[in-house]
Amino acid sequence: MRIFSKDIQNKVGETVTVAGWVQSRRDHGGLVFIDLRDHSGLTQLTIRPDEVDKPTFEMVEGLRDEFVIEATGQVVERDESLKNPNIVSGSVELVMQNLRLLNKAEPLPFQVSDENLSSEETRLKYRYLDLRRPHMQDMLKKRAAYYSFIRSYMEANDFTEIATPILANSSPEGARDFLLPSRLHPGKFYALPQAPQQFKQLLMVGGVHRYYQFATCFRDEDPRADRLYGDFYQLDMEMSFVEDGEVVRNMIDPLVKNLVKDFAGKTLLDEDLPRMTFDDAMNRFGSDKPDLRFGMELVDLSSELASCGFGVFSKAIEGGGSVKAIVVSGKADMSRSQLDKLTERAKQLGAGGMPYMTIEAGKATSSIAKFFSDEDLSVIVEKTGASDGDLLLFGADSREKVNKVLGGLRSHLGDELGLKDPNVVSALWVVDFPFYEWDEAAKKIDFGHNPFSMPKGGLEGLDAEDKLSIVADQYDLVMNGYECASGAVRNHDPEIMYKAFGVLGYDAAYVEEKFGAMLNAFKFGAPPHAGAAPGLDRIFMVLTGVDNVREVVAFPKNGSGVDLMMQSPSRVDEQQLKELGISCTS
RNA sequence: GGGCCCGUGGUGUAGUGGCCUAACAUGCCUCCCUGUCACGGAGGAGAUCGCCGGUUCAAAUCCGGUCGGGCCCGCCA
Repeated sequence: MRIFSKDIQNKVGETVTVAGWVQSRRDHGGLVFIDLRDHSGLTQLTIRPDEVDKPTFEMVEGLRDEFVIEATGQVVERDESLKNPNIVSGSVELVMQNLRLLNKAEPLPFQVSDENLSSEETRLKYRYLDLRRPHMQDMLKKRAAYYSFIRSYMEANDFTEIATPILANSSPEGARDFLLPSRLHPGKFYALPQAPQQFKQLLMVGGVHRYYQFATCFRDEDPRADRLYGDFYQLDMEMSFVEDGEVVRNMIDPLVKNLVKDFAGKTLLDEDLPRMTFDDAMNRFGSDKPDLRFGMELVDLSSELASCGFGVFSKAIEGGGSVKAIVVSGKADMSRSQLDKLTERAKQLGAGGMPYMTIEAGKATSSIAKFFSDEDLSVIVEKTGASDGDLLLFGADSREKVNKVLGGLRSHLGDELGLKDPNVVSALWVVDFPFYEWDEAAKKIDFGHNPFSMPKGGLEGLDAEDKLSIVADQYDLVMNGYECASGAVRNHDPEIMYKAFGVLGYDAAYVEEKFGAMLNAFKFGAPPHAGAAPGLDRIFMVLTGVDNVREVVAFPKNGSGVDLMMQSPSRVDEQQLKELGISCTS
């Protein structure tokens, strides 16, 4: 009878067969032990020369790591002193009688072990070997359980799973598309969907009550540690007859709560998943995805230091900007080189420099202290709440830049100083995103996030004098500083759509050309609807506490968008290109 | 597109002008070993230090370029 390592302890006295890989062979000359690894764990095979025939024993002597074998023998309880609690079948061993060599293996490029990790490059090149590691096996199983957990929840709440096309249309907004040439229509292209956004809205028009899908999304943008290249997964969902984003948030909250607590066994920082406005998030944490597991909030000193003697500060405020500070608790002793590194980081984030002070005997001191009056210095200490031994970092520039710089430093320091408790998950909703934003590069206003959101206040809301003050009914779920979902109450009214684009100077013809299908559909009785798209890879990353998404995906591309194992992308046959009417210039 | 960091036997690291004829761990090969479980013991093979060029009496080490990898900025409806 063929059984698995995890079940073998119940088979004492029986003759069973196990199959798997040789994890290790311990040859004592006369007595040989083999750790056989299957999907469920290890089983120790014991081979005694007097219990097997000679050819079999010789075969055992020839076994090497990762050979694939099938062993038959009797399950024997181990002596108490020989039991090994570290393996799944540690109270027994299989006294081998027969051995079948199912396949040989060349020496591996690295050992299959959770202890000695190779470089990521090597691991990705031989991902199939990396996946043999217990940790990766666990990850794959956990991920399947996570999917099933979510599926049950969605079904229980009356969501219908519907697949949408992978061959879709290029969309003018958003990320760079992956294009696919059409053979039947030379010169035309499909695009892989960045998200099933339009399809799911059309499903609402199609009378679907609630839709969801584990959607593959494709974006041709440069990857990051928390962003996969190419394809990634979203729990794409949409609900009809919903005019208030709070309904969608309330729907997702229990799922997040259960995933964090029951599934991941972690603690939620705030069980109520607080709502924070975009403005609040930016002003207090310098980020639209704040990690609330630690403080270090940005303190605005603009009104206090408007007329201080330090030109860098006073000029920034004079020019309509801000001066803010963060308190790095107990870090007054930070070394010169550490400060230099922080300054480098600040500069990379767009700062001109990084003024700092330290607090000694209740007083703020530093090389720039001489530019401040005693009064200014004590106001700084008072307003920031800094105490002896603390380090103060300043930002002085436009409000946006100061937020970005100090927010970036705050997050970085949170990592460096170990302020992010790995067993706690900070989950919150950031709401009221700006509908329009100033595009500095193009010197014009543009949609803040996407043109499908409903502007708050609807048609009249768009009349606001200051277009940048209009907020969208759009919301992001933030978990441990990662943007983990984005959603919105959608604009289902053609009139508002035309007007929203009109503000940017686009005429009706443009809107019809770009979003014809949606506009048309909306003319035939579109219900109000709202939805969201939680990022499945990223949330799983937070739940399992890793800081690189590639660790939670079976076959990820590397940082250059290359699959090191399959060597994609690759060149194709001339014939294939010819058929598609394509020629390469490089 | 830009910034920073890394590249040394199969794997992971040390070595940052001469003591390097390149060290350590692990893996690999041979032999010994009947209770190990990251078994142990003895011996052995395996690296033109990513590549090209330069500086120097002397380069793994310094400089320039290039290729590959990582992190970040830009970008990411």
